[in-house]
Amino acid sequence: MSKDLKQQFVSNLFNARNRVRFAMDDMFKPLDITDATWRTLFFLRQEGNGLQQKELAKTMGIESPSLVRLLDSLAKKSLIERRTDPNDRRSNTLYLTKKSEALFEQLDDLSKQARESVLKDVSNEDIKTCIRVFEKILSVQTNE
Amino acid sequence: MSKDLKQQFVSNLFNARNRVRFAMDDMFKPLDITDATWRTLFFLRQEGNGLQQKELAKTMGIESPSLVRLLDSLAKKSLIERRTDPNDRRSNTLYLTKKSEALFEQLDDLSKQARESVLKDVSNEDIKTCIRVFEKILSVQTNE
DNA sequence: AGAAACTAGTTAGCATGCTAATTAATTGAA
DNA sequence: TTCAATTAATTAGCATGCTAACTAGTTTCT
Repeated sequence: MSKDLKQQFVSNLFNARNRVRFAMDDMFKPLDITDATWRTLFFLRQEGNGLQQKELAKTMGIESPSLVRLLDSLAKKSLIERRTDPNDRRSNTLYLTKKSEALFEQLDDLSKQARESVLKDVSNEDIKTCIRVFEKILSVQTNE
Repeated sequence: MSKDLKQQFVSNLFNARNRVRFAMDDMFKPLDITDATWRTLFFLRQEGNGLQQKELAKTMGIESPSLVRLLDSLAKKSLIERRTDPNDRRSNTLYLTKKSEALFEQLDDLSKQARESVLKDVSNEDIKTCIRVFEKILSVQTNE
């Protein structure tokens, strides 16, 4: 019945996410970068240089304080740069560095490998269905 | 193309899981229980009293040390009991308590509400497809 | 039987998520 | 204009994931 299906969905969603995270983290180990910091770089590149921290956090689906530490650790490795926004001195704008741009060649390859390995038996049709479901979940308004 | 689809799948998987976790956590706030400890109770009930910690961790898809702290916090609230297995004094067997059994009435209801709210626009057909995909991801052998 | 290898659970310490509270800058209202 | 409210980023402190290392009990090998 419907209740059991949804229960199973949630259980498996958690476990599958853990498995994918593990696959990523494992793949990135040689590069000394965690999946969360990689994800930060990835989203920053996608959204483009000059992004505000607040915007990046929102896109990544995490809260600002969670992002602060990820950026601290990336900045310490010179993989990103925070520049004070001259138009609003409260906010930082974020930039990739030469170093991170160079790193992307390896990161893109490794992350693709991780995705392929984990999704190797799944049809594009089914992946599309999942994406559609995920988007529906994400579109449910939160009480804020 | 296929690469972008899989990228999007992974991004959305992470975000959707966060959203569902948030919905659960939010729903459970009045009961002073986190989603992770609730999940522990849920899996213990599903697998049955007398389970070993090692088995429970495996079912939940987490490592033993992660489980230890969840059990510590549940034990402190008298929601589970650890009993030394008389057949193997290294291992603990786990039991729900009267208190946790009583709590389940509320937990079941709240977790159902959270699931329903998050999945309200998704068809059973699509949920089944997702479950199938998750299971495929989970069945990929890890290098251990 | 006794030493070595293995196993279950734990502890220690790190990474990353959160909320609440703080700081500094900006905006808005009297 | 000046004081109050808002906003971006941060810090502090908790929860929960991990790996590595430890303890205690069991199994295995000679």
